[in-house]
Amino acid sequence: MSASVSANSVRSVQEDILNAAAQCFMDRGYAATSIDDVARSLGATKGRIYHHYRSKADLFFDVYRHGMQMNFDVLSPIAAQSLPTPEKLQRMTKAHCLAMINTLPFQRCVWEGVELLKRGATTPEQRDVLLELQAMRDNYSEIFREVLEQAKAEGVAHFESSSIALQLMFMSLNSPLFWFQRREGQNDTTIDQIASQCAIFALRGLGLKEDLITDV
Amino acid sequence: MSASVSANSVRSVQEDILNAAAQCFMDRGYAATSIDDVARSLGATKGRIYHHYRSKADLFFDVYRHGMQMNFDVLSPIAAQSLPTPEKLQRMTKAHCLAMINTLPFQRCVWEGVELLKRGATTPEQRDVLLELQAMRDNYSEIFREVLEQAKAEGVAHFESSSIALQLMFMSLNSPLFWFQRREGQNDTTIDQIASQCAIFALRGLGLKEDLITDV
DNA sequence: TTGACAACATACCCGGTAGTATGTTCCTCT
DNA sequence: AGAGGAACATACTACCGGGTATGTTGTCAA
Repeated sequence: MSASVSANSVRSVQEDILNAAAQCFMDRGYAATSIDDVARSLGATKGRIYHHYRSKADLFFDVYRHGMQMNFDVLSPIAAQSLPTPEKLQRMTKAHCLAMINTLPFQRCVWEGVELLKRGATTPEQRDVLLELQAMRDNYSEIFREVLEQAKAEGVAHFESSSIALQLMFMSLNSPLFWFQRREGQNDTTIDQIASQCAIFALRGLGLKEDLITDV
Repeated sequence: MSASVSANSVRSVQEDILNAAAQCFMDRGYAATSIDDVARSLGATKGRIYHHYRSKADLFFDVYRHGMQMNFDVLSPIAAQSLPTPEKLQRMTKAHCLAMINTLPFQRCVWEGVELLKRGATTPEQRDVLLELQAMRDNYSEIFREVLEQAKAEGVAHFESSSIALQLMFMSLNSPLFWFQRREGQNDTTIDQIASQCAIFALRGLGLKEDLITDV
């Protein structure tokens, strides 16, 4: 039992740090967040964090990885289903958008991680990790791209460039990252409706006919 | 003549600093950009910048203001025209998207300025300036909101929440800020086509009928 | 019991950066 | 011509934040 308790507490501590870090990185951005900030929000000191992570970048990257993993956990089951393309696309967009809202701090870190790689102000070591994470994100994006192109091939979606369409779709679905904020009396239904509006906007934008957009 | 030359060179110097600053802030983000970075990209030193701006925040805010001013300069003439709502909306969306691409570094600073205010990690003095700039941006947004609601009233657009629709529209039109990059052999026509795809996506997302979307 | 180690806290170092104080050059105005 | 100021560059200070080195406490295993 003691081993189990130990393992549990270890996992719990790690997740506490991850959650606090995600929140801090979201609140102030990567560069403006200090390890002391994260530690303070945990009621702890630097020592706690540097005992579990080798550097600030390492911590940030783990938040990134965690965020992407949660996305895969949500999307993979849906992508594996055998469904008509329009309905599959609907479910995927809605689920992705919901995931953005439900794990918002982590997804903001994913976003900033992508920006960090583009800026390129990293050590070669860090860059390797970021490239690996980027590949993880590309794989995720690829799931959508395949369905998108199938929809286009079936004539249910209409767009010129697949790449741009994909970007626009993700921007719409990710948009709550930048304007959503929890309010009083906001239950799951409210959030569900917000995600629906984003998904509908994206599906319309992709050229899906109105009668194909149902029960989103 | 000498006075005129002096005035010109002053204006030119100010704009040189603004351009360099916008580029640096875009490349590394506000927090990670040092005044030395901006100065170095000008082939100068700190002294040059602190002679014209009182602080790093002041410089950043001026880039923000400059970016918004350029947006107004582009949009105001179109908004003043008397046109059928769908066509007005088309021209506005397209023009806004083009402005995003053409003044990209400045618009990225506007974006980060908005984030900076939301984070709230500023001195009261800085916060006042940011609030004023935010008001400027809200006014700009209001121009779109009015046309959007008119389009809804006329039955040519369909969405639930105006606020969310507005956010989604802007996210689509602003999206090139995050994925556009200049390439070889990319002329104005190419950029125009990119802006068109974004505008069409947004207009479709807003529920405009396909036959109302023409020549974007 | 004790030794070893995990899980931290504390104290410290050092590089980078915002901001300032001062020096220098040229230009303009009288 | 020379006084004054604009437009910088240079040199410096103070502080903050990442990272490390070391101290402390509890726990478990032999």
